Amino acid sequence: MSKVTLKEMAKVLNMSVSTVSKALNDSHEISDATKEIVKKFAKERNYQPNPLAKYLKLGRSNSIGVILPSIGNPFHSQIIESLHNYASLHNFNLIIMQSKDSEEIETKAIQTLLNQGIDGIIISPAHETSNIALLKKIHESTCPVIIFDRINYDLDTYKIGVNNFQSGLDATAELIKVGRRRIIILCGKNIGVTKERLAGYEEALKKNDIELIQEYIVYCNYNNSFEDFDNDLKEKIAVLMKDSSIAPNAIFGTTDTLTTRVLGILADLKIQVPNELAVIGFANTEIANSLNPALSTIRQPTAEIAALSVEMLIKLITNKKNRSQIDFQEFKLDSSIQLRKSTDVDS
Amino acid sequence: MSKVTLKEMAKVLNMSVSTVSKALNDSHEISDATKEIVKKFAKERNYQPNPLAKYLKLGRSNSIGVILPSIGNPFHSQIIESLHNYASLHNFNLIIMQSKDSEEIETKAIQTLLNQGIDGIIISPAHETSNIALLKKIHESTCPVIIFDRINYDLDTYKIGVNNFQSGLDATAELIKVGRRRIIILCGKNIGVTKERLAGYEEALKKNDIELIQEYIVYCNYNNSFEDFDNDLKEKIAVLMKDSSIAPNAIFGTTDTLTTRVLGILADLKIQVPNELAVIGFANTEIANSLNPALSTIRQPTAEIAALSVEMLIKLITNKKNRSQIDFQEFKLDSSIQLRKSTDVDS
DNA sequence: TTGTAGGCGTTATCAA
DNA sequence: TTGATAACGCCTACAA
Repeated sequence: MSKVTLKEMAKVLNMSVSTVSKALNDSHEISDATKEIVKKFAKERNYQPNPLAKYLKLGRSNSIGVILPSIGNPFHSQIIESLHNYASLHNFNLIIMQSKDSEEIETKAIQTLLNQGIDGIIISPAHETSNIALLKKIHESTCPVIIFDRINYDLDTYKIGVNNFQSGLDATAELIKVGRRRIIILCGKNIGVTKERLAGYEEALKKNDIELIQEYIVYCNYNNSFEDFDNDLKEKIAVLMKDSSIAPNAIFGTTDTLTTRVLGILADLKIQVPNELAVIGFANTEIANSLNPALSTIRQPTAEIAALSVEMLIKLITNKKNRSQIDFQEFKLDSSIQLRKSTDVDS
Repeated sequence: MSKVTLKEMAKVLNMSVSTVSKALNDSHEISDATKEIVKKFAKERNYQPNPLAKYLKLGRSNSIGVILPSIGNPFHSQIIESLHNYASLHNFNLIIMQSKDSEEIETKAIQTLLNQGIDGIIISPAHETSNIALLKKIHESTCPVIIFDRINYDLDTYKIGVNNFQSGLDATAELIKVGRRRIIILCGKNIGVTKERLAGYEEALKKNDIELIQEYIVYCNYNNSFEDFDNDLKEKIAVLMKDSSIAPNAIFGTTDTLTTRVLGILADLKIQVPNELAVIGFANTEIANSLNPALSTIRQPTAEIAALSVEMLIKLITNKKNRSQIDFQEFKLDSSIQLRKSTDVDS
């Protein structure tokens, strides 16, 4: 906390508080001579304006609340860093919260943010309908809310994510291209975006005259514990692999979590990647490259998503126009496919 | 930002502001009847006290500044999550900054935090001497500072990390135990903790009558770009591997960054892990398990480090005693070794 | 039990 | 060009 205040400086300098304040803020009302004296003195005393007082006066906290499923997930760190960078650029700071894919925890996170007096919220919702009424209310009356990443969410605001249908199609098409036609797709329960990715998957199959096999669509429950999640997934894969009539030869993981987890599981099951099972997944991190075999991924434009999210939110924060009048857009950015060893099949 | 204020509610309820305030704060001076009316009304209007005003009044912001080398590094996400959890527990919120291993960026980060009016700082310094004068000044006059993770840093305050000497010794001893005696150690330039880990490495060699080979001590410069860093490291390893008289058969990475990066490089060089080179590294994340081969690691007790850091800092924040009087301790927690495939050598 | 008044550190308005 | 004064929303003696 800063110690020296305007008042104290004013006293020592024999000026009024307002003069000192204006001098420091480079007001045109103040003479250059005075400005110089004040600024020099302020530097000497290492004056730091009290941001709380400032923001109280200005009616804003200059902080943005961010809610995403998990902070600890290594794959989220890049989006956090990007959001952080863009927020800093605009002199906003970030208060990050996590929902752990649970609506209740998400509710609390939202409450905490409101209690902190944030100026706006950027959220990747726990699931398609989580806290929708609450967020609607907040967006209408309290502060703007923006949806990112998990953009299948029924709130009338800016939404920033990728074209999930196309991404799913691309990933599947790539697997087909390297000769794999029996493709498992891993989906998250209640995660809207995986639905669209699944639709892309189905479209790719259709285009290539591949029959859709229901058993290949594997749903995973994010609310399970690590252990349950892994065991559940492991068993599902093991069962499929055992039945040679339908044994798959590729896996498409529709989220980063799903994809990394499945890699560990395949290693445990002693299944060779990519020879037995080619793998492609969603991931935003350089770590995909350090995996062995390096993981082929659908890469989301993290920086652009973060930049747009912050930009649109700040636009809404600074915009005094009634938010119900705004024509909100949905930004579906292009993802790119990054081929590495995990799909590098001997042809 | 919250909308309805005490004043407004007082007006509607025909009470004074202070009555309303006291009622909401459960003051004994207020009758139960009044309290009920006020609370009900506050809930109805969804009253949220303005935290800025509150904190201004109380002279504290209830927020903690955290500075670490990189937010985007997947390996830091767990420590961030842990810090976040413990801070939330105490009703503090976190403002996270990164230094990118650069003293200049660190300086800016510190300034930003001070401008935000944080109540204290938890920092893993960019390097052994970075911003030491500045932090000393802050710690003495402005707000308490605590060092974590990179605890080789000359500031008289609480420091929380692991026993790096022992950790280095353990990791090296494990490699020796599985029969590897020609062990490369990867160190960070100017990173104090890697020095101690190196000392542990040397001790382990000595105990096992293994000669120290200077070429095996490889320093990496964190300030390099990703690409330079990788190319540099790649070349150093390639050179060592080529000369069969000194070709190593194991690698010990003394930081998480170094370790993951080297995995990608080894894959590129088509060096088999663990058969040609066994690998052990520092890492705090479950992702080590998803690597193939799964990575053996020295695991730091992230949660404890975070808990202690937050606890000690809050102790200093709430403690009005002069900080120069305090007998600061250094907490060197035990790390644990987690063996996985990357050291599972055929014996 | 309730209300009045002052102040936390700023900024902004208006007067000098 | 400067200074006095009133906010911002909250808390808290102290007075009623």
